[in-house]
Amino acid sequence: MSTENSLSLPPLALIAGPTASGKSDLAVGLAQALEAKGRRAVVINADSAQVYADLAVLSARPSEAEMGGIVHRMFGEWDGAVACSAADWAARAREVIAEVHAAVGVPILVGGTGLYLRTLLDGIAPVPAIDPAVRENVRSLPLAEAFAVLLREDPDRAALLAPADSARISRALEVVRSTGRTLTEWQREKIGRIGGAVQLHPLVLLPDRETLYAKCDARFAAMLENGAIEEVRALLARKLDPALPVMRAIGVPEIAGYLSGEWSLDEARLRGAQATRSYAKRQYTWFRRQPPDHWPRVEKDYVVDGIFASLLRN
RNA sequence: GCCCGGGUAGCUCAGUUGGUAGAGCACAUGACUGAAAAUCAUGGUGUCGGCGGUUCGAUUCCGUCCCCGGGCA
Repeated sequence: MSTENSLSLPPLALIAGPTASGKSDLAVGLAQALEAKGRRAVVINADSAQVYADLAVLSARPSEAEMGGIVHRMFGEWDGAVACSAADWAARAREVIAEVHAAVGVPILVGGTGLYLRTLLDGIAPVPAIDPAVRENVRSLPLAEAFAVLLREDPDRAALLAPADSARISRALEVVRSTGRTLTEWQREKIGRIGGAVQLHPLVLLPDRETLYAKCDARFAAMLENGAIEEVRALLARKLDPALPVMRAIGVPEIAGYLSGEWSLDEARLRGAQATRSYAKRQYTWFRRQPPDHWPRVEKDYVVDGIFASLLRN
C-alpha cells in the first residue's frame, strides 16, 4: 500500500486493525473532533462482513448510539444474497469518498479487511467479470482435480500455489478459463488506485494479544446474548447459497450448528469465540506486515489528537 | 470390596510384535491481487500416571500402588 502525501490533495483518514480493537470508537472520536472544528466527517466501512444488511449483531455493526451523530456509510449496504468482492467494495468506496470530498468533508475509513483497503489504495488487476457457469463448474471440482487441471492450463500459477490452497486454485482456474488469459498476465496491470490522489492519514491498531483474545471471547458471548441467534435464524430462513460470504461469516456456521441441534450452546460459544480469535490473529499479521512501514502502529493509549494532529490542524 | 475399560503433547486421541513416540485442534510465526470474517504455509523433548521387577535396553512385558469412567455387590 504505497501513498504519496501532498497537502493539496483531499484528506482521507484510515483506521485499521484486528476485530475488537476499538477502531469504531476511535473513528467516531476523530469525526467528532473534526466536527467540533466546524468540518464535516463521514465514517466509511472497510469491513467485509459489516457490508451485509443481514449481519448487524454478528458483524458488530455500530448502533445508532455508537455512531454518535456521525454519518456512517457502507454499513449494511449489501443484501446477503449478493457477494461483495474486494473490487466491488473499492469501487463503491471510491464513489462515496468522492461524494464526501465534494461536500468538503473528511472521509474516515474504518475496518479490518486489509485486502479491501489495499485494493482501494493500490488498485487491482482489471480482470473482467467471471462467467457464472465457469465459476460454478470450477468450484464444483474436487480440490485435487482442480489443482491437476490448473497444472495443465496455467502451470506457472500452479507452481506458485500450495496444492491445498482451494481458494487461490479455483480463482486462478476460473480466470484462465473465463478470460483466456492467466491471472499472472492480468496482474501486470492495476486499476482503480486512489492512493496517489489523496492525503492519507493512516493508523493501525495492534493491541496486546492477550487482551485482544479476551475481548474476542467476551464479544462473541455478548453477541449470543444480544440477538445473534435470532439473526442467524432469520438468515437461515432465506435459504441462501451456503457458499456466500454472508453464510461463512464468523458465528453463522457455529450458531447454525446450535440451531440444528448439532452442538450445545456452550459448544457453539466456544467455537465462535475460537473462530474470532483465529481471525484476529490473521488480521494482526496482515496489519503488522503488509502496510508500508511509515504507517503508524499503536498498541494502546490511542490519542486521536496526537495521531491525527496534522489532519485536525488543516 | 470385586470385575471391566482407561491414564501418552495445553485438549481429544493414535501408536510402539521391547530399541525413549505422532496426528488433529490449540498456540506461535508467516503468506495473501475480485468469496479475505476467505484460503493456505511452517514449527512437535512430552517424568508415554508413580514405584519396583525382568532385560543390554521398558512408554511397551510382569508386580504393586494412585487416579478417572462403567458395572457388580
